[in-house]
Amino acid sequence: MKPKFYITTSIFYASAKPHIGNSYEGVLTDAIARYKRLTGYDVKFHTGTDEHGEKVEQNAQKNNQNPQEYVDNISLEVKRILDLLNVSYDKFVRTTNPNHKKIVQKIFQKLYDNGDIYKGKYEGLYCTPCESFFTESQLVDGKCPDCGRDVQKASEEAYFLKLSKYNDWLKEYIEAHPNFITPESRKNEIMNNFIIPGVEDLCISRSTFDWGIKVPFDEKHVIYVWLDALVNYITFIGYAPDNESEEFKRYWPADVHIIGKDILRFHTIYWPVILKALDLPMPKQIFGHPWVLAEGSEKMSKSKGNVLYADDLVNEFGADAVRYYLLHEIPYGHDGNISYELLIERINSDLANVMGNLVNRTISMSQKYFDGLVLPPVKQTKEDDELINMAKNLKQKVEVKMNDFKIAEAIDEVFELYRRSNKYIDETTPWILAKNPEDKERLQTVLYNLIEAIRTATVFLQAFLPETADKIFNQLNTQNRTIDSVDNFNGMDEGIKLNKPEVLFARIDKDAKLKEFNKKRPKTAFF
RNA sequence: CGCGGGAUGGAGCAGUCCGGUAGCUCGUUGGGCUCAUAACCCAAAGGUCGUUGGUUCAAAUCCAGCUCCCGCAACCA
Repeated sequence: MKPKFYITTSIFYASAKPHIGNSYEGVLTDAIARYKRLTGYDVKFHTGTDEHGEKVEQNAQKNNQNPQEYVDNISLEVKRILDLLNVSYDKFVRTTNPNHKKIVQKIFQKLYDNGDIYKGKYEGLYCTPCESFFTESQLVDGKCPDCGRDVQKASEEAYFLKLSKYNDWLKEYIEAHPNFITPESRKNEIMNNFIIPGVEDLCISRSTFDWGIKVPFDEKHVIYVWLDALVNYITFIGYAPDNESEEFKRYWPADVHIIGKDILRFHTIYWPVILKALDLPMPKQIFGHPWVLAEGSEKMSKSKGNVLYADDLVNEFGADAVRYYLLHEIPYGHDGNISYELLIERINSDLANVMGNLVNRTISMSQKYFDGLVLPPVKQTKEDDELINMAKNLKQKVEVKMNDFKIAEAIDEVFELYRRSNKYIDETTPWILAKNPEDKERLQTVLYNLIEAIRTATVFLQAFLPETADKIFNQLNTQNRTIDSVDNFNGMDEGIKLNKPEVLFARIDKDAKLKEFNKKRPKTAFF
């Protein structure tokens, strides 16, 4: 039986259409999921939408919709965008799912019965017109940040999760499992800011709005969105406090939760405590990825007019171009930028010039010299060693990078082989070999090596650029696409006839394209 | 003295833990090649590694101070 690998994105908060930065998480997770499938795992990949909460309720109202209609739309939109990016999730979960709601209530009940949830009083600064509580630090000049009016001390009944009870346990757990939170800088942040100072009990109910799951025995209260959202990781694989399904037993604990660095706190403090209180094992790893920023390293925001959406980019450049950019250009440990200009530069240099052109010129030569027929490598020389060794070592190199979630570096390894192949063409000068009939055997060997090198790299490319990998394999006319086919540098079957070369990525005229965009897009305000 | 991250040739990044001629991709310039998507291959120019001081034979890398930028600062996700 294959080993299992359960991987999740955080679920998208359904308050607005996700921008490219939000979509990044889907692509990142997808690359890992596809890689794991490629390397023989039984992968379960979940994503979805988090659909309750005050902000959803408010935005629905602004749109003159009821909250359910509103989240139905957003949820479809999220799904559409992920599909457009070829994100290969196995299940798309929604927290308004009736079964999920039922289980959340049962979980709440169980935690209450066990004494991990208790009823207490929430005290804070309250703005009556806005019907909102604020913390000291949220206030602007001591006034309500929304309307600027005075706030009063107020308190209300609320339910609390006993985080404090588990603080020491959590601290020890994180220290004993150094890879639980990655990257390490994120772990330090959480430890120093929250866990070492000690966490206070968390208020996990709200009574100032309705759109949420009701506390089962106290209908005035709605369950805090995060308690609702986090448990999606177990409810949608068949967990219930009174009944753990076979699916749950097989797939839990999750192998990794891929989340944005901004919600680390929820996943590394609240979530472990909830699981501990439910007496369930911890997820193996939590990876807090960086953000995708707009031009000039600015946070994307509607008010700045610098928001990019994945669907627009995909329509313009194709899914794999966008995937390539996100996976390769966003650094592992800190935030990265995206802009039309940078995107076009990467498409031209890496996808069109290095990879696309390599495939094109290689297949063209094969067509020209051998009518596209793949012939055996009968005359190897020392000149071939470096290329062949690089191809044989690729599997190992990619694996090391992928296990550390260094996706960009894994892609680099793949492209190194494409680059080396281009150099190999110059070194072996097939067009000169072709002029001399005596060099025919050498020529067919050189072409075999090239085709097999391309095929080898493309096996791994499947994890990152699935559409492109398919196109290359189709042009090579091969079905040998598995991880095992790359071990001996002999995966291109002899006698196969290559198909006609087709351009994978056309070069883009950057200046013309940018002008076109500037015309289309309304000028951002002058400030 | 709240916490964390960042500051490296025109652009984007790696290197910093374990000090020892500053690396990669793009861009620029020159050359080569012509199988190919004016692509590919080779070479060169360009950085006193934010700043000040210290340790050392030697510092981007260690230590101390400073400046600027970003995120977080608990009940908004």
